Amino acid sequence: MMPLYQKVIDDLKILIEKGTYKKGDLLPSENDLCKTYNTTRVTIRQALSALTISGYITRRHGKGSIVSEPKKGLGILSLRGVTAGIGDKGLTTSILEKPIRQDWPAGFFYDLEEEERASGCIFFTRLRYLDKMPLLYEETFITDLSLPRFTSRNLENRSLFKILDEHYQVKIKEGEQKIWAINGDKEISKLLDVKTNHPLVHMKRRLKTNVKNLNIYSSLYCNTEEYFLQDYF
Amino acid sequence: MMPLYQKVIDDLKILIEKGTYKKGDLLPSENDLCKTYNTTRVTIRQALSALTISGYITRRHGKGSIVSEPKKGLGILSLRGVTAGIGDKGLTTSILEKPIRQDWPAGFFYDLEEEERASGCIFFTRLRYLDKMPLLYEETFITDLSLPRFTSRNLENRSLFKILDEHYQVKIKEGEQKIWAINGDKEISKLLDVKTNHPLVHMKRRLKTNVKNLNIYSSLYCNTEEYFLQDYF
DNA sequence: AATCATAACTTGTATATACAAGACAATATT
DNA sequence: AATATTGTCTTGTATATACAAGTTATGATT
Repeated sequence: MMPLYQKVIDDLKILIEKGTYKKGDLLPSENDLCKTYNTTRVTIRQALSALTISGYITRRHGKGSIVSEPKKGLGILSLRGVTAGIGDKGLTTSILEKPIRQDWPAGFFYDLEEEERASGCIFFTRLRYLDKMPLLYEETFITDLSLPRFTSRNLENRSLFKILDEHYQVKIKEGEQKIWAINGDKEISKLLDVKTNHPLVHMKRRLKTNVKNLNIYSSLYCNTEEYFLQDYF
Repeated sequence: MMPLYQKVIDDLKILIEKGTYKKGDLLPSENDLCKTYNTTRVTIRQALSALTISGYITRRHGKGSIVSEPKKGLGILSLRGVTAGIGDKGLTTSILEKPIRQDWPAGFFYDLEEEERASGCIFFTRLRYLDKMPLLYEETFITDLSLPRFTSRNLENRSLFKILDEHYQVKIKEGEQKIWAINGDKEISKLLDVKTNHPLVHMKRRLKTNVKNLNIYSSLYCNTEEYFLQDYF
């Protein structure tokens, strides 16, 4: 059974995401939400502070909870258009190498826990386009742990994080990312359709989830000539 | 009068920072902290979740609050050495252009609120070195608001965020950052002592503080050949 | 000696309540 | 008309309590 505060979070997130509450709007007051969910302020406030942390709302003493610009991801850098409001509209994803179960590569770019290493990993690569222009190449490694039928799922044009949440109740909790500017080598440059020595953002990340030892690692390359990477925190 | 939960946060932060509680240690249990501060779990938990958010601890159901690797900044990308544990030891900062009060530049890279624009800004540029090697050039703009004597302060080798906190009680609350990979132009390349067309990470950030309309903007360029930028979230 | 059950600890979720303090509109005063 | 006051709404801080559920060490059972 889902905790009540989690249900409040989920409900309000949906209402914000589908636009029932728009940017700048006030959410119902804490006392109103108490009545709606037949609970007390401590529980409602727990939900509201989670929404504050993840950037859905800001709170003003004496005034209320104000819906802010929807911010996705937890501070994970994500691709954004230079033109504001481009959203995810033109963003498409193609799988280059379909998910397969395999051992972790020798000399993997992050240190692995013993249990994690023993589980092996699921590996796949994706190329993301905006308006038919390849912008981001991503190699992903997920610990092969309690993800039945994952390798046969269709990841094409679908959010990896959403699939993990909806089908496996796996949620991203925290993470770290390292960033470099590099000149693309021949292979990467070809994939992203840029000249060799074109500057690219290179990132390596580890994302931890609510499931013990289930981490998501990725190494990615991004062409930021016309678009950029952005995050909120 | 400071709220009690804030005192608990401050106390625990200090104990973690000065090493009384080291990485991997367990903090005193919630009930122990209740006795220490003569309060209840709701208040203690409010403090502990703040410490969780800012990355000082992680929490394990049934086990306790575990001190984690000290993480600076809120998810703001910061410079890290390739060799783990390099910390801030070799990091020095020199001021290229001392802080001066001025109007906001025309066509500033972020949209400004009316009140903010009216206040003008404090502008300065810094160059940060690691082991005598210039790595990061930063142009900073701070809203010129309730910061008396700021322009005469010595920023050399001192954390801007610490000065703002200690002398003006200004704390970073949230922010956003945009990231590009670029080839450095002549001027920047000279400052960072790299060849023209050397790839650099370029970032533009806006950091919001607990003071209304007091924001910190910066535009920075970083040579990631030997080091990289990293953040936790 | 290895396994199982239990007890005592921990954090997680929740109810019920109280007063402080900021925001704001309606009302009273000047 | 402009200003001050008050009342009511909001969120912020706090106490007191209860039970659920994860973790671990201790002791009983096999």
